[in-house]
Amino acid sequence: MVRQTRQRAAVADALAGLDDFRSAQQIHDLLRGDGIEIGLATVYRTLAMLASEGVVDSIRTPDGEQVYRRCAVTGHHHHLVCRVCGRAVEIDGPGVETWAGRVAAEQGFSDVEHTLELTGVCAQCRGADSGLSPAPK
Amino acid sequence: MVRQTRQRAAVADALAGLDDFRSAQQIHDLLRGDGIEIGLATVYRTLAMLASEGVVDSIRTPDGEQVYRRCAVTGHHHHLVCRVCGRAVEIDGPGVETWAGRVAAEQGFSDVEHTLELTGVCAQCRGADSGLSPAPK
DNA sequence: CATGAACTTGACAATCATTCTCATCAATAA
DNA sequence: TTATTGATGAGAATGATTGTCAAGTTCATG
Ligand SMILES: [Zn+2]
Ligand SMILES: [Zn+2]
Ligand SMILES: [Zn+2]
Ligand SMILES: [Zn+2]
Repeated sequence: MVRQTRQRAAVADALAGLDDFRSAQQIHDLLRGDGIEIGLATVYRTLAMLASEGVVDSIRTPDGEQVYRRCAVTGHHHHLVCRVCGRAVEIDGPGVETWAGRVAAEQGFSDVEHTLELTGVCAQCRGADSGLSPAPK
Repeated sequence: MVRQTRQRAAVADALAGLDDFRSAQQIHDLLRGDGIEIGLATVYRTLAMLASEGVVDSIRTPDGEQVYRRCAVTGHHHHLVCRVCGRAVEIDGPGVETWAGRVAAEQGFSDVEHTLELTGVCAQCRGADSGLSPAPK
């Protein structure tokens, strides 16, 4: 059975207060910074569990790091992430879903899955495109 | 200036004979197996260079490994990869490109980029979905 | 063809994210 | 309360990728 622990609650809480993707290590630092004692391995384990339950989304940054986010939307969807500040917007692409299925079928593939992520520069960051601090980290 | 070396030619040749994605270490093993002397670091460097030149495509496997493939198509495109045998098919999704641009604009994002990969099970692998050896590695 | 500046190479060390180990702790059913 | 068993965490281990730097090559030039 799955037990309720102080650590798991802490990770969930941390995710609840964020609106962009964070790595396991960042979450760990956040919690430690708040004086919460938790091991790095536990953060990794908890995030992996939440992700497999579908409670949080996880994607890989271009440099291969896994990052997690608790999304407003549940179920399958994609993201549009600001390359500057990290802000993320939920996207659902019905068009993409059907396109993927069709293309796969045409090639004789079945059980198709897909990954799709968009990146760009958000309005706020575009305006202040100097070295200024964009949006809160 | 960029110099022509035995090692770089070897990596290019290896890629030319493959139709699925391979990691730097796999390429290295292949070459060594053929009696070609080359350092692992050189393989990494060469692949990274080829990728940045756009000569080869590289994507990340679900477990975070970078894999490379020399594609028939040049320019921006996506892939449909068989989860069983690794065979890859080039896909170009004009629909997806415009969709991505529109969605980003609606959210006030600019300079949009995207990553998109499809995975599935190819016709051959579906037929023989036992523990049999699917297509040649 | 001979030369040398600059680019390449490769053995090995160093990073770095993530996972594993396993003794200890703690949630919870009874 | 107490036994059972999942959960935790410090530190080791893993594994891909990158950095180091002395020694080897390439090739424009004379
Ligand atoms: Zn932004
Ligand atoms: Zn989708
Ligand atoms: Zn391709
Ligand atoms: Zn296949």
